[in-house]
Amino acid sequence: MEKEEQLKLENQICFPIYSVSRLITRAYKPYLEKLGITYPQYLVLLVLWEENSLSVNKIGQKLLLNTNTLSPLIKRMEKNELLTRTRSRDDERTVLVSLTEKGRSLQEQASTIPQDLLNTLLNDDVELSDVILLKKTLDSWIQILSKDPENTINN
Amino acid sequence: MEKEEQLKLENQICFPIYSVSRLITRAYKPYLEKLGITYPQYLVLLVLWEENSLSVNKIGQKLLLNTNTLSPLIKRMEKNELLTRTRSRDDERTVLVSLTEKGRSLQEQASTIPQDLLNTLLNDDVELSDVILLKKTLDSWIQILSKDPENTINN
DNA sequence: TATATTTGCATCGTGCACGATATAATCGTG
DNA sequence: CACGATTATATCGTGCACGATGCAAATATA
Repeated sequence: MEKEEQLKLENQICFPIYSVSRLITRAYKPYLEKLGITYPQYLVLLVLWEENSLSVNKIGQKLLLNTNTLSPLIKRMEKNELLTRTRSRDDERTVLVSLTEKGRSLQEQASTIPQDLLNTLLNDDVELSDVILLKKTLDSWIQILSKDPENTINN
Repeated sequence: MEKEEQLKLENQICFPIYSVSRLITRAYKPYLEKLGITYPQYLVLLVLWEENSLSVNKIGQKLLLNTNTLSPLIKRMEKNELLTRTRSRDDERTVLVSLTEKGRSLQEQASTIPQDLLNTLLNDDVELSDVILLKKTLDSWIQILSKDPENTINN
């Protein structure tokens, strides 16, 4: 492909990823609004539903987000009584984030969202096997891109 | 799959898309910093390199972005002398966005970026055919998600 | 055991995204 | 032609992302 051809929007691979990411966040919105949360807040809940209590750092490692993004986000969630923040006794630097009863209770209400979204994304052109392959490619890219020394999350 | 299983982070399809989108923007950063632009600004330039002069509306249609995002973004680019904004004579509501010489000159410098990025993304696990398939899936999702009446860009 | 380094978190500034709203120009319809 | 609806753009407020920086606690090292 000519260099100039590669600069055409339709030939970009990164642009569709960027667009789909935004469109998916938008598709989640009506579901998450009922729970009073945003998409990044939903991701934090996904992690906490699995572990119940984690440091800010650990959450960041799992979501590939730095504390400068997570700190304010988690404080907003604390204000909405979805979780609590407590300094660890073992290590006073560490803030332990724990689910409140309210935060835990959202799991039940959220349980059907992934399948609903998946159903939206499956159609005549895209079947489940395509999605599985796509996830495999993306997971590989996460490995590559999050390991790049230029692009490492500092944790 | 159990409902609860579907709420595990590792089983999410949307999370890797969200993460890869951010990681790719980050991977672009060192290249784009040399040109003094951000990734969304790069996208606007991609469109203008193809057409040279377009309304804010048309740019938004191509990038799936609304004017509430584009207006300030384009103004920042105007301030950096990458483009000019002029009211259309035919329709005073329309703002025509046109490349400056400086904006046009960046095309040459940017011409190798897509290939550089692609090379980063290809490895033993991911070959070009996977990328082509991935793009096909994403393009189909863009169709679905941007047509959803709940999620339509208002243009 | 002092002191240098690292680690965990927070704050600040900038730039997106985007819903809600505003405003002016244009269009459609009676 | 009047006037209500639509269209193009802009503004505002909120919430991410993220680089840069700060600070205190913990750790490593001389």
